[in-house]
Amino acid sequence: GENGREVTLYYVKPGESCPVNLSAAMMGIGAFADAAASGRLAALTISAQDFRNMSHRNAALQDYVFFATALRFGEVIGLIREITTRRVDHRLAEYLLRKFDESGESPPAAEVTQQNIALDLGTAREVVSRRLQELDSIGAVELRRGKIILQDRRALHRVIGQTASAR
Amino acid sequence: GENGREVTLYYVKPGESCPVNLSAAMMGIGAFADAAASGRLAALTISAQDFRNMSHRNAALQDYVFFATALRFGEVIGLIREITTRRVDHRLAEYLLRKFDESGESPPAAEVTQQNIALDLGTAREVVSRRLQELDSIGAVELRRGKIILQDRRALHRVIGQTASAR
DNA sequence: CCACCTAATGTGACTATGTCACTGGGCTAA
DNA sequence: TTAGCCCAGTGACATAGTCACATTAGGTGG
Repeated sequence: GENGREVTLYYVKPGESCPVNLSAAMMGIGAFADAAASGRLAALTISAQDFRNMSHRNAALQDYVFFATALRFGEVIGLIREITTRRVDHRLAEYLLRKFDESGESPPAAEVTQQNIALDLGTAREVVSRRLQELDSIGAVELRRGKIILQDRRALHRVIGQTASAR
Repeated sequence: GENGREVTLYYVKPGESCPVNLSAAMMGIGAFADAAASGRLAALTISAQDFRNMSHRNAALQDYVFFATALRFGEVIGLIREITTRRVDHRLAEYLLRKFDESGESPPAAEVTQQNIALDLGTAREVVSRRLQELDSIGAVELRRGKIILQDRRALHRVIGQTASAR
């Protein structure tokens, strides 16, 4: 968005593809979203026309491209559901649990800035800051600069499970 | 969403297809979203396997399906941008202008309930009610039951053009 | 014609989110 | 060691969403 807001549509892991960019390239138009590499990247380029010819001759490739696109489409629809129907603190707690599971550290930690969390969740940094402080205050996590340390996994699950606000 | 919230992903007009449902059918899984007909519908059914076979043999069909999917994907990504970065009153004004343009009446009117507008915009009915009253109070529209009458197109454009709030 | 029903709309009060304009801390490169 | 960054915290406010209702306007059956 021109105003600086940003939402992470999905992460492309090794071996996966990015249908948004692939399809835009094949249609010869600009992509509907931006992509960025978060690490080193080995790239192989192939012309859109060549790729399209290949897939016209190769049913397996064709299916792969189509299904990959469809699955990502589904993910993005799920993202809309998340953003429009769930509270930020719930999604944040879930997000952190996912990050902690990826971390090999002990205690489990997530190497993320609040800005990045905000982008991934499609919210504002300030909101992340406040919600994290809340999670800190209930002893679920401990905040460091660019890093969050897990203190109590069950507390995070409890947050997610909240029916509604404590009115 | 289980909690009743709902967002309209896109409208399928005559001659168009619904990639979300098509791709889900071809993958043999449930769709990521629900579809509903808003009028009479003539249906032709074809098995997913047959369709896939057809597209393996027909490059044009194949391209059509893929591009249709990619374009809708792009639309939905645009929708996320709308929802997360623009104000409801701006989007509402734009939505109404679109509806008025479709209407053949004079003065231009939109045959919509506030509930339906809310679903299309991905917001809550109460919010639509309040924003509409605002548009009414500035003389942009006149509210009727299940119907909205255009009073001042330029006023709507002015709303859309607002840089930010009047702080 | 009228009482009655129901979908559509209006509202107050409150919670949640987003925005803006700052502050201050910690790192790093010069 | 100091200037210039990211990064994080915060107060004040604007916008959006939720909940629990009240209030219609139209249609329907008698």
